[in-house]
Amino acid sequence: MDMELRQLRAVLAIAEAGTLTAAATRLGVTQPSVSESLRRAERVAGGALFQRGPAGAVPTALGEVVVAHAMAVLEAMDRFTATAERHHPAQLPAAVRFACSPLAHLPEAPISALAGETWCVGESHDDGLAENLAAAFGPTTALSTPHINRLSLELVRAQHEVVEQTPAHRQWLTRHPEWTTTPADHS
Amino acid sequence: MDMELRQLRAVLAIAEAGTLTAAATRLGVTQPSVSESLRRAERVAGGALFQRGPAGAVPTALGEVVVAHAMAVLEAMDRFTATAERHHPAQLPAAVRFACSPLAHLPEAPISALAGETWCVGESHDDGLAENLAAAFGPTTALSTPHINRLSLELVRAQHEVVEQTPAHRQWLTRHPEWTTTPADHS
DNA sequence: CATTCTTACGGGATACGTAATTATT
DNA sequence: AATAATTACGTATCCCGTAAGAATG
Repeated sequence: MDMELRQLRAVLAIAEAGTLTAAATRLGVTQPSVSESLRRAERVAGGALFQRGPAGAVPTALGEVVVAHAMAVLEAMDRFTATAERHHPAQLPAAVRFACSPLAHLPEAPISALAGETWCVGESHDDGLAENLAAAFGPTTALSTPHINRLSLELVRAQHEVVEQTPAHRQWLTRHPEWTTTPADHS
Repeated sequence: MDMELRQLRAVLAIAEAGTLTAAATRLGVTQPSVSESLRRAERVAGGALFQRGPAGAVPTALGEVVVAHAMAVLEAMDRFTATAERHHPAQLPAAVRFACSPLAHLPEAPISALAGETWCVGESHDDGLAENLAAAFGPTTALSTPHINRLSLELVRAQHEVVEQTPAHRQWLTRHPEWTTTPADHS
């Protein structure tokens, strides 16, 4: 038996979310499901990946190794998915792969410049200038950047998985053909 | 639904083996199982990956894309597995990760030099010099090199999967703690 | 008629949700 | 009490083997 992608995604989500419950929300599944995925991952790895407790889940040394490589594997999968999708443009709505805050201040230029292969996370300031904070190959890495939680408004690719993976503290405003999220306490 | 590792492995094996039957032997499963894996992969990819017929399976344009990225993803998985195994050295038998032809001519130096992270495929000539033909991160890439079929004798890592994946035209001579294979017509 | 692929069917494992239980603060 | 994780259980899906059928040359 070897490690499956679902288990790698679970381990990565737990490491980034800090608790199994938060990871479950991020993955769009229930918490016992994440618990089972983690248990299988630990059986494959041959040891504990997280120290669990009421305070949350802290990765072990072996867990850190798994997390680092899980990121590499899932990035390769993101590259794969992004490339494969180019062969079916008709099935996907045209959308801008950009995240900004706030949306109203987003200049025109960065959108066209960033629309393409790369998933970008950026931020536009009140002076009108946009700053590219991170580049990613797909939702795995794009949603993993530390900056993502600081954004108050997002404009993301029209992918079903992304919608399902919305963090709990964000909510959807519109659904089609582009979605936007905002913190729950956003005015 | 998204692509699973098992499907990527099936697509890669089919592309390299040329037929579903040969890929099944390589993967250590039955041919209908490979057929089903390919069908699921095609459903995920959204189109045919191979043109199938009594002559074999020829990859389509979309198939070539999938094959290329499957290799990248599986290499990342190989790197992951190789690193994770270093945390459990006691569970694995000590063995040399090297393939050579013929084994009797293998000098001492290359073995120690090659024993480590990398899976190497090499060949030693009658003059006693060993040539490193390819380097790989794990069994996926090591067994995928074109040179592997030219070798008459192999000394591989003591991993169960490798034993199960032995091509049909090779056979095992010994099993523990190191295995060797030879062409069926080898004297 | 031989090789290749597909379809059909049954057993076993996995994934997921709901619900109940345990443990720590 | 409240939060976090595990355990228990039922259902749907997937994986794989065996067996039989269809197609090409």
